[in-house]
Amino acid sequence: MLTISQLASFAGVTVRAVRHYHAKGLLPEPKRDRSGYRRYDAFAAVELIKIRTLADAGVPLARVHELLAASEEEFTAAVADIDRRLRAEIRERQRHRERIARLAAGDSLALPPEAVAYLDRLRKLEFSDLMVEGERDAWILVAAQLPEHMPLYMKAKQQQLDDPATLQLLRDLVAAASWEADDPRVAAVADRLVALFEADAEGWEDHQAEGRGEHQGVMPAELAQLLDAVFLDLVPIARRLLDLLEERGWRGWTNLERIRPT
Amino acid sequence: MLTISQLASFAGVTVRAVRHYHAKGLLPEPKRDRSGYRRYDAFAAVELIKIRTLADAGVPLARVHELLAASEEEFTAAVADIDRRLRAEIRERQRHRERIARLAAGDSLALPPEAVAYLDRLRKLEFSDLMVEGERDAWILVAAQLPEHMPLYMKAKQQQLDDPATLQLLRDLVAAASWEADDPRVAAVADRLVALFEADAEGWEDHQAEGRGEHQGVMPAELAQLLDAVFLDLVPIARRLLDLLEERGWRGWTNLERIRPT
DNA sequence: ACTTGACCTTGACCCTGCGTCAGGGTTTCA
DNA sequence: TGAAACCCTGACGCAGGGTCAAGGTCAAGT
Repeated sequence: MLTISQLASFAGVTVRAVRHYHAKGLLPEPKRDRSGYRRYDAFAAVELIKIRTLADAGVPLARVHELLAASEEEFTAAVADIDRRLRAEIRERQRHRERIARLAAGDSLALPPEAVAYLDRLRKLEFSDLMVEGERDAWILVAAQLPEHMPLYMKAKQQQLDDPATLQLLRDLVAAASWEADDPRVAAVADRLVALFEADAEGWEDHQAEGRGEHQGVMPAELAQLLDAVFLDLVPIARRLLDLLEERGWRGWTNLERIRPT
Repeated sequence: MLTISQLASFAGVTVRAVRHYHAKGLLPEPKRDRSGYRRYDAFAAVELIKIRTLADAGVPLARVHELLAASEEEFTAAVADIDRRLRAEIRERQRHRERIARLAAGDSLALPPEAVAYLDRLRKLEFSDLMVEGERDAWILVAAQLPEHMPLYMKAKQQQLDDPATLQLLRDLVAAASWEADDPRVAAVADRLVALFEADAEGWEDHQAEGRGEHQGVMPAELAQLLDAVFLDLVPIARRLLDLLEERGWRGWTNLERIRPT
């Protein structure tokens, strides 16, 4: 007859764990000797090993309890389930390995050089510090989520700055960012924006079509939503501007989309 | 500026988790708006993603706290460490998959047919139910731990029964199992055992030598110790018998070994 | 016979990483 | 003018035990 510590060390668990399994009803309380010590037989050892085998595989103790009393079929079904979970966890850890590797590379923490170049150019063009900081915050978010898409985005932004009309509109937008929410000039800004969108529309749609297989230029909805929220919070006229754009057939901001062909 | 739920959903965590990170000092408390609501900027989102990336990789939050404030080298060293742990966990799950697969096969729960045959033969040879049950318990333990070695063990046990001298000694041992601890006849039994060991020694040692690469016939120390403990607990003369055997140059019982060449 | 050290007993609190109320106040949309 | 959907703090709950505390017991050596 075994004492609790002999039993425990045989199964490679602590004495505390064995008592825990008693308290949980997983392992039946064995008989006691005259001094009240628990005395175990070989079956207890076998049961304990079953418990540990299941628990080590990540099965919650409550589930282990059920399984020990389950029928053959239930048991094999459950085991198949556990095996699926283990495989999923293995894949999960493999993904985590990749994620922390990227984190360690440090690229996602700071901004990539293209973004730094873009922000520098904004400063040279004498945009306000406030605007540049807003842009920086936004691109930090994007870079943290989609580091691999940054070169593409930055190329697009640089092209915007290359075009004098777009650049002027951008300057006007920055000025408009400090207007009150109900400023009457917003409508005019909306009109100019729509005109620019319409002009760009063809080339833009071609671009969308090209990047079919993998969302080349388009941003995941979550991220776009977040950037929109930042825009809405920082710029008083943002809400009304988006509403006016929607009246004119365009929805969204970060992920702009046409909702009515004109 | 983001509300707590916007921030949380961006990073794919719950609002409660974000507050938890504040309470733990992982994420600095942001400023509040006039109604006391937390308002976050883009950096908070980046920090939160870093926290989740580490936490998802299984880093305890206390450790995450340190790492966020760590130097470049410390951080990369820690990441290497985490990566090692992840690889180890992947290997662990792979082992667990094998273990539960064996459990599901059911072979390790009951006794394999060889063992059943062996126990049946013991009963036919009119060994007492008590002795047969003791044997059964012991072999259940072995089968649970080393199912693949069972055929070998059972073959050895059957060979013992084939030899009339060994069989007779076994019968005498069973009778001796009910003696008092201080029975004077124990010494004679020890002598007979040693004589048998010496006779078998050559062939036995050859056998040991054969199974060099993988412990063919020899049992892991843990298991042997457990079986010895069962023997010592069940049989009053066991302690003294082992002492006498040791005087005569043999130590142990389940894993018998010569400690003095005669 | 006595001590020492290793075991055994129950009971109770501690830990992580949040989930989940409870019991409020605020903002937003219709 | 609600009702729904947010937000706040504070507190308790969960698994799966670890870790005292405050004893009782057993085996060994002296």
